Amino acid sequence: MARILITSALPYINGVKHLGNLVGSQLPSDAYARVMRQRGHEVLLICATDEHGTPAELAAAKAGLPVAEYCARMHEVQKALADGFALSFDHFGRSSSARNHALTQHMAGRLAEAGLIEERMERQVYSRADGRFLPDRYIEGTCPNCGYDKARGDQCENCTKQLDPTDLVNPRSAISGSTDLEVRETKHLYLRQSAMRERLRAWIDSKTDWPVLATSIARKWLDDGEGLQDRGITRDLDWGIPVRKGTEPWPGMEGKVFYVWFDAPIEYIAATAEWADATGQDDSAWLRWWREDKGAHDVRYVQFMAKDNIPFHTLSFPVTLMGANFDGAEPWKLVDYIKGFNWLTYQGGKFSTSQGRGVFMDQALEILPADCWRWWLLANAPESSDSDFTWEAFQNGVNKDLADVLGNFVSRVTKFCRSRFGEQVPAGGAWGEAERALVEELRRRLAAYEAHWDALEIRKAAAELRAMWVAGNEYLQRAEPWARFKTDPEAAAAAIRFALNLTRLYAIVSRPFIPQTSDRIFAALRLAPETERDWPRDVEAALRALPEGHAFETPPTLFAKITDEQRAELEARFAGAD
RNA sequence: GGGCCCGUAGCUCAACGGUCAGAGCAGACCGCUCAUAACGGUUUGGUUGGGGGUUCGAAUCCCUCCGGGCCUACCA
Repeated sequence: MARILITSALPYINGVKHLGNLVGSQLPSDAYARVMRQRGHEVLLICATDEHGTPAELAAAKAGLPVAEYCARMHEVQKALADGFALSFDHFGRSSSARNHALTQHMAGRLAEAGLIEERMERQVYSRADGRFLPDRYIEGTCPNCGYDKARGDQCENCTKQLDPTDLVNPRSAISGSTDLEVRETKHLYLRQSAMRERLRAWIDSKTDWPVLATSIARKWLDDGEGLQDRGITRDLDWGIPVRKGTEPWPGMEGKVFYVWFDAPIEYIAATAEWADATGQDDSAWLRWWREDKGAHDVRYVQFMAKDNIPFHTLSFPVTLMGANFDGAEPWKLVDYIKGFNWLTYQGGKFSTSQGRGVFMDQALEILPADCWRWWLLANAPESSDSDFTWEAFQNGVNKDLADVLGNFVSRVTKFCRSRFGEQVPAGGAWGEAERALVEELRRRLAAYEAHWDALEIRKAAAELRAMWVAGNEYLQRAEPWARFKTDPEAAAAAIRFALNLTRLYAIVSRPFIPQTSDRIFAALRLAPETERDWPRDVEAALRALPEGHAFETPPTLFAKITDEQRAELEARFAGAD
């Protein structure tokens, strides 16, 4: 038994996430956690909402709510959606929690002690009308290069030229449109990542099993231009974690908060502490996951994230943790494996929150049960490159894999049994060649399925699972219980008993992908998921698990098919504003 | 501009120096009738984006061209 710590990238607080966000971290982290739990490992799956930063403040203002209230509400919304998708987080925390305040301040204090924090005076644009400093991209103006009048302060979207806000002609606030801007001096803390460059490089070089996506992005940042740059870790905002040096004030930094990207990864740890608090455990419960000197030496830590998050998880966060252990007193657990995802696109283009293009988590659950989405998204996860969601592909995948292959298998077996033997596992007969052959095949496939999960090859795992479902249909065709029933009812009974056991096996091995359907199959078989879901160590024994005479209930249709009319309707409804 | 990734059957992808380049979907044909007209079998289909090179041998390595995507660090 291993101990596996799993974190999903934190969804940002400013709205409901779309399917691309879901498949990029939360959903695969859940499926992986489920597999590993079922296989008997000790797993802790942590996620949280990422609540700080300018966009949260602006979204709150737009909603007409105080930002704390807005975040509290949106947290509940996102939590409910996570539950709706059956995401099995051990804890879904909040980066604004008291635990994260304390821990983030603690880390900053340690980094200061380590000499890894530098104070720098810098000049930033302040908007008097908005009463706030503006991040570069919240300043708009005319591009000095191409004349585009909606160029942003960081880059012109029209000519792609990189800009400095002061380059813009007629700059204005992107928030209010106000031109009452001025450049003010302000002091900020910088994390001296550059000082850790070679240590980071050695660490990255040691990760030979990571996806190229992760290592190549990290190396690019290490070597780009003059090498890894120091990073500002504070901001002039109201909403956030106040800058403190541990528990002490930080002279000269009054009224400032830590940068959201500094405190967000620390929330992985703080959320684990929140979990301990919520479950009535003391500090040792979370420290044994995160501190190598307090029990985490044998933990394997796996992070899930989309590719845009990779620099922060391969560079900034490790610098924080390594730096906080400058004197060897706080050996924090570093990530062992990063599972990075590309983007999911929508009908060939980008998902767009602003244009309402694509499907969002709340809408998805209104349309179809979570398992349909879970299956399709995971089976088509953007692992090696971006992948595209189309309604046609979705309809095809759900109908073929779930309705026809798996759903119909359960249906044909239970209904045949009901009509010929009644709703209990039939007795009599014995296994023959067909049964033994399938046991062999499933042994092989189950081993491959496990190996794909170990390697975090999710699409391959899905394909292998599907092949196990197909094997059940092949078996029935070969065993022909409907024909045998007329000549040798005992043989038909043995075949159907075997097939009912297959159904149970499917409920177990399919559970990481389709947990709600797994529950429904267990319920139909009158079995408790809690006692049955353990991974089959012996396929043959697993296929003899249901005793003769065990009563079941023929389940209603597991998956309704998506009709062409439905698909057309959905396609039109989600086409977006453009 | 720089960097990274990718381009394999109609579609989605797998093979990552070595048996006739594989699988699912879609298509065609056959079979079955227990089942959500579902299932099973057989099968059509590729000069692996173009060109050049290395090698006994390349989808796989190198160069080049074409096409697509992503990143480029005070949005998160």
